[in-house]
Amino acid sequence: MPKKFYITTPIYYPSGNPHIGHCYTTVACDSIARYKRMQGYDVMFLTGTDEHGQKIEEKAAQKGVTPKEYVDEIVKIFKDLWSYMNISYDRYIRTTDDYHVEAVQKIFRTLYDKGYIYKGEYKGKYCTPCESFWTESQLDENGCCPECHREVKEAREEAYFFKMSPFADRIEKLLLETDYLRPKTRAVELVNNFIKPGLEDLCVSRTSFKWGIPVDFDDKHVVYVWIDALSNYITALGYNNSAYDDYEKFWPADVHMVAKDIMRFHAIIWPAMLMALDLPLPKHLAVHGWITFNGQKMSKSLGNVVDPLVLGERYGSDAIRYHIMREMALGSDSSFSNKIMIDRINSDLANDLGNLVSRTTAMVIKYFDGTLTEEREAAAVDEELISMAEGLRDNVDKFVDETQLNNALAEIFKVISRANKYIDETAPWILAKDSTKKARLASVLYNLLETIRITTTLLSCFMPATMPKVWEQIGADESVINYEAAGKFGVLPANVTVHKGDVLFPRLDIEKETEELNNIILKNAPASVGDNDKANLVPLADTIKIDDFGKIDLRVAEVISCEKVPKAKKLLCLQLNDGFGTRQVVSGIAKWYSQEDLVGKKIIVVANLAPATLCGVESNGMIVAADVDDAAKVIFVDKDIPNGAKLR
RNA sequence: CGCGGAGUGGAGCAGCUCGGUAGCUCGUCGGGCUCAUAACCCGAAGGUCGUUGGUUCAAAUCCAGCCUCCGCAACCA
Repeated sequence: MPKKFYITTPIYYPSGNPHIGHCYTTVACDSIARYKRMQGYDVMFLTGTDEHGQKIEEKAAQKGVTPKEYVDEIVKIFKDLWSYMNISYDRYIRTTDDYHVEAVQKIFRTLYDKGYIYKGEYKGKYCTPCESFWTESQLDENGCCPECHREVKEAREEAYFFKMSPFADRIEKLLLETDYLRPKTRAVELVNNFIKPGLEDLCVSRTSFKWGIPVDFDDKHVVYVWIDALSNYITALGYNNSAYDDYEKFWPADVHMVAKDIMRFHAIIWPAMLMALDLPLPKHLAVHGWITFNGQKMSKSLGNVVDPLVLGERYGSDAIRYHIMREMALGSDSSFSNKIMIDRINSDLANDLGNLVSRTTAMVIKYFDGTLTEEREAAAVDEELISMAEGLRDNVDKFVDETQLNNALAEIFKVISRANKYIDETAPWILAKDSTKKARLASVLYNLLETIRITTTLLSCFMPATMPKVWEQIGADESVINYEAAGKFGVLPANVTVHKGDVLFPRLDIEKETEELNNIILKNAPASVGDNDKANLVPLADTIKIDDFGKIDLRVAEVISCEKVPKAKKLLCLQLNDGFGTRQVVSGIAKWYSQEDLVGKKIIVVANLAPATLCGVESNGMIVAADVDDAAKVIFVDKDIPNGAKLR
């Protein structure tokens, strides 16, 4: 029986269109899945969408469609993208699928019956008009409802909770003493932040929205995200349902791959759930970073938008796949910019690989009319190339098993570089001038073809669209393209025939491309305004009446002094002269402003805001600032305006 | 003193576990080659390895302090 391999992406939340970040995880999983299939494993590669929850419910309502209609539309876009990117998933789970719904209900009930789920109270802030609960951190800057900006009140909601504490010790061991978490460097952080202070029980149901899986024994409640979404990894195999019958075969998963933002749920909550259900734990959780631009988070206004489809159409899906994989290092963020991507495509794909194929086939055609003669003559210089090519497969195996795809690709390209060097060392164009060197020339070209065959066989898992074109060009038919043959040198027939083909990866003009990409971004930006998912602008708040505005008393004030709040990173404590006297305001702008920037300047303060205590310091009012890419820009006013002047 | 990570030629990174001539990719400069997608190959310049001190015959590497940056948590009223 073949060995099995089960790999998953997270199920994505379809509240908007997929972006390059989704591609990142999915392409990585796809490459590993393809590699394992090539190795002969029986592979299950799962991806899908997490389709319930309040946000989906709201988005659908905004559009005037049912939640299901709303997600159907976006799921189609996801699937189209995966198809375009050649994602070879074996199964696509939607949490709205009947079998998943049924299985989740059973799981919920089982946990309840076992005593791991109990009914309790969820405390939070409640907005009556919106009928919504919010946590402290979700509230807007005035401590009001983030939706309607009206006041919220302390309220309690009946909810079910999942007991986490019984599993704390086992989870700590899992993180610290096994190689479950990759990279393991984050284990300490998780343990210190979440386990040592005591694992809090988890709220696993809600009554505040309807778009979810009903708790079957208490239908006021719907199952909240954790149990619904995380369970997908087993329900998709047929756990607790009859839609599939692969649970025994594939569970536990070999790799769950996730981005670092959801690491916590997969590192702590998911193992706890499995422990409660008495199920085996997955073998590895591979956590990767985010794609950043020049070290900054992606942002439309920085002109660094990455729409995978736009890029793919321009450069081909394989180029995008390659770039993503090559830059991706477990654990750390990877930088992405148009320049880095184009450089990478040019130097690795066009110059090294594409050009190697091109020059090799050109020589076979030029010197042998396309078909090599069978006489051979080996030389010492061949040995290094051959041994590198022969050993490549095992090196790549190792890196794929460790989910270090960037290193796997680096290994392959070392051999490709070596082949380019080999051409210079052997100088086939000189051999060609001497008819007595025909056998030697054939050996050189054959060695090159073999190196190309081996490297591109391994590369085909990462770049499935282009490699078959290479095989066509070097005359490799299906019988020599497989894992077995990738570990051996000398597999192509001695009288192999090559074919001139199209350029595999055209070389790009970096300045032209950068400029055109920027134009595309500019063109797309205005069109996307109005579409909440695409626009960078925060949507306008609901209309208010003039007297609503009148309730807010904005005053001009001068900064007298200012100092950092001890123990706080972001907070500055300002003393203001607001015309009436001195007023102390605490503001979260320490990251962007220092004392020199502020003292003596005039600013606007929300003067009638209820006092609050932050980090032990009382704050009376709020400094008016603009949100710019997560940073706050304080609004300064003209020095001539007297302190205490009221704004209208 | 909340928890953790990182500071290495112009850029991006490896090396640090187990001290011993500082390495890779891109870029720059010079040379070579002409089979090839103005690609390829070779060579050079460029670093007091954040900083201060300690251990040692010897420190990028081990130890201590300090500075800066980044995550997470708390606190952008």
